[in-house]
Amino acid sequence: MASPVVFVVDDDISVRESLEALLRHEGWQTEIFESAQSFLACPRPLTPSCLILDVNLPDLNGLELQERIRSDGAQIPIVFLTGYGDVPMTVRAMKAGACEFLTKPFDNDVLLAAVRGAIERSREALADESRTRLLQDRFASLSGRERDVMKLVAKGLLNKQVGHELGISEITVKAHRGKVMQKMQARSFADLVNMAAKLGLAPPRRD
Amino acid sequence: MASPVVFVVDDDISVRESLEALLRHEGWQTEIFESAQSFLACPRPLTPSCLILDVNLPDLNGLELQERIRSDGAQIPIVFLTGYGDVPMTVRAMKAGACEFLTKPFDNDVLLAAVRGAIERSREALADESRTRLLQDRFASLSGRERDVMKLVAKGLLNKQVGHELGISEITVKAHRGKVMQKMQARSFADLVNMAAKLGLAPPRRD
DNA sequence: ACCCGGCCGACACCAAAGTATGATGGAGTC
DNA sequence: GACTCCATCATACTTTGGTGTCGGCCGGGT
Repeated sequence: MASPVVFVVDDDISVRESLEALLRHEGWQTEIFESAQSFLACPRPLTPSCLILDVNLPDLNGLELQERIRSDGAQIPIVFLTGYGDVPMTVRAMKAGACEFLTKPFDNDVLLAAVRGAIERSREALADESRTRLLQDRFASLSGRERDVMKLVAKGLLNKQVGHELGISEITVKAHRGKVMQKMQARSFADLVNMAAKLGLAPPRRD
Repeated sequence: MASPVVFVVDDDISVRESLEALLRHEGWQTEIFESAQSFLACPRPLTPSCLILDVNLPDLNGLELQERIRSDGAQIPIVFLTGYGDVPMTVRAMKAGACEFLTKPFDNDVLLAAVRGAIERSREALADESRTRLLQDRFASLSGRERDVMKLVAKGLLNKQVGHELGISEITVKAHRGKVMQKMQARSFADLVNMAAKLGLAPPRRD
C-alpha cells in the first residue's frame, strides 16, 4: 500500500516547514498549502490521508474549510492546529467531526500521535467506503424492476406478495430475484438482506 | 410521557439556584447536586434526561465523572458548563462524547438550546436502548441449541448445512428454527437476519 | 416418583424458493 | 433490419423451508 499522505494547510511559513520536516521524517508523504483554496484545488488521494489545519487562514478560515470539505462529501480526518484557539471554536470543530484540536506551540509527540490516529481513522473510513461503493455499484447495475423486487424481498415479503404488490406474476418475481442474487453477488438470502440494510433500503421494523 | 429530567452538578450555589429556576421555568424536572458523589448516588430516571456538569468540583472533577458514568454503562448526555475551560479540556470532553461545552458566564438561550439538544439525544438513545434490550431479552430466552441455530441460519447457511455443522439432523434444525422464529417474534426470515445483525451475531461478510 | 423442558429424531404434507427452457413484445442501439 | 436488454409469463421439476404429530432420552425440581 502506498504510504499515507498528510496534508498541511497553514499560513505560517515556519510552521509549514517544521511540520513538513517532522512528517517526512516519520515516513509520510506531505502536501503543503498556505491557503484553503489551494488545498481545495488539490485532488484527494486514494490512500489513507489526513489534514493538519490551521484555523486562521488568509481566505476561508479553518472551520469553514472543514464545513466545505464535509459538504463536498469527502471525509478526510482533520487535526486542527491553531495559535488562537478558544473553547467555542474547539466545540464547533469537534462537533463537526474533527479528530483533534491542538494549540501552538505544539508538542511533536502529541501531534504525531494525533496524526497516527487520524490516518488510522482514514484507513477505516476508506475501507468502509470502498465496501459501500461496491454495493452501490452492484445495486446500480440492477434494472428498475430488479431494484423493486430486491427492496420488497429484503423487507421480508414472499414472492407471491411481491408479485401482487407490483402487479406481476410470482414466476416473474422469481426470475428477477434470481437476477438480483447474481448481480449483487449474494451467496445467500441473508447476505442480500444485509446488503439491503447497508444500502439503506428496507426500514428494519416498525412494531 | 413524564417530563424530562435535567441533572445539575455544580459547586457554586448561585449557579445552582439560577439554573434551577431557569430550567424549571422551561418545564423540566431538575435534580441539583453540589458534588459528583452525591450525583452518583442518585438513581437514573427512565425518562429522557441530561446532565449539566461543572468541571471543577470538590471531589471528582467533571471529566472524571464523565468517564465514570460511561464506564458504568449509563449513557446520559452531558452539557459541560465551566468557568475555567481551556482547549485540551474541551477536546477531551467532546471526544468522550459530551454534547456541548459551555463557559460561564453563560447565555440563557444558548444553554437552553444545548439542553434541548441533549434531551433529544437522550430520547433517541433511550428508544434505541429499549429496542436493543427487547431483542436481547428475546435472544436470552432461547435455549442453547436455538441460539446456535439462529447464528448459523442468520449467516446464510441452509438447514442441511446447519445440521451438518452442529451434528444433528436437518429436521431437528427446522424444529429449532421454528422455535427461534416464534421466540424472537420474527415475522420473516429477513426480520431475523436484521435482528441477528443488531445483536452483533453473524459477521456481515468477508469476501 | 413424577412432570416439565430441552434436545433429538422420524414421517408426512404443503408452501415456497430456485432452476431450466422457451416464448413474446417493446425500447434502444449499431 | 439485426441485435441486445428488459420485462413478462408459462410449464415442469427439484430443493428447501415450514408445520404438525408422534416418540424417545435426559436432567432438574416438587
